[in-house]
Amino acid sequence: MGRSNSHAKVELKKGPWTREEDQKLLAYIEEHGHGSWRSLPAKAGLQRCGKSCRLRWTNYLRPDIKRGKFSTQEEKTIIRLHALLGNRWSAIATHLPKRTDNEIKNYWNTRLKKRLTRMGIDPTTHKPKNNPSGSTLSKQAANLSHMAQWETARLEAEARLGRESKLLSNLHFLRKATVQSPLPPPQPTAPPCLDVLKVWQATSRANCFFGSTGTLQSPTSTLNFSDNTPSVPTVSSFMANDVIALDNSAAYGVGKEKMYSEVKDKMENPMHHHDDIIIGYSTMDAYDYDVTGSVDLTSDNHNSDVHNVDSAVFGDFEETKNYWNELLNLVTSPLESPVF
DNA sequence: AATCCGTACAACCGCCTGGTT
DNA sequence: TAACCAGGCGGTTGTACGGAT
Repeated sequence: MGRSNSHAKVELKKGPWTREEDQKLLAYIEEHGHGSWRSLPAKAGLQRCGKSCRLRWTNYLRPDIKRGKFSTQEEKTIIRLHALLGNRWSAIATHLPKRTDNEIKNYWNTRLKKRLTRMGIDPTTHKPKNNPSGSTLSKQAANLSHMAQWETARLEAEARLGRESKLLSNLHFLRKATVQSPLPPPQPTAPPCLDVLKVWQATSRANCFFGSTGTLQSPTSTLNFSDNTPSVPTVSSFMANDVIALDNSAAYGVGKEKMYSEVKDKMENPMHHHDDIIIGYSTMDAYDYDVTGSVDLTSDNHNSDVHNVDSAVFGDFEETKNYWNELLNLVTSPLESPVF
């Protein structure tokens, strides 16, 4: 009676995986590779959907997964990258070897986010909450925002350039394979151009960064050089990989001269600096160090927390520059997977 | 001992993207 | 060009667990 159940849907199992299921999945993938995830469950004898198998493998069973407590360095990396990339967990995960995006996401949502919130920092914007307008921290938070915008744009531009470069290479290869190509051969593949100024110029997002008045523009805001700022060369005089973001409000006295002299040196000897990034003081470490406990903010001689933060975080230009270089190296390392 | 509550994390769901037909 | 599919991604939920009451 009734129709045949030959086409009836097999009830797929949900919920936690059992040890037996794990073993079946592991054994199958070790022997055959995963192949098509959709067809895998039937072949492996699992009553799960392919998607569930894929998630179980990528987030739990894969042999190259590191589990357990996140190190301080990993925490710092997550916070820094989150400030730049937002909730792009897969992109963040490419810079944390052996950690999965799911694990990082969970760690952020259950720990780091709360820690930042407790400290009065908005985990979404990475800016201090309820800070009096016009305060030093507020200015520096704004500065961080500029940095983040630039860096995000840079990463996007890198990805775009990478894709275009690949397309060009493929096109050249195809042409060469069929007819004699009139196209010039592709340039030797250099690391993706980091000159966000040039890249941004080439996009529809912004027409220019440096106008004739020395105004520096980002997609959402404008930075102005102070009157006593050294004259700024045109974009074309920068070497690739150079991003120079000088902000009047960012140069808070200490190290200002040093910063400008370094910029000057950078202009005059661009070949010596092709991997550098020079920026103003950023706010990022203000909570970064505190969150990770690398700096005891209370041990300073200053009276207020704000001063402690200022001093501990923004007092040394070299440190700040190194921080950004470190971060740049992190996100641009050719040995790592691309962010996008 | 029972219950409540917060935390951590595995897993699911819905949407998006890129490739193929 | 549209439809379909596989895989990837991020948001959210479900559940186990431990500590507090």
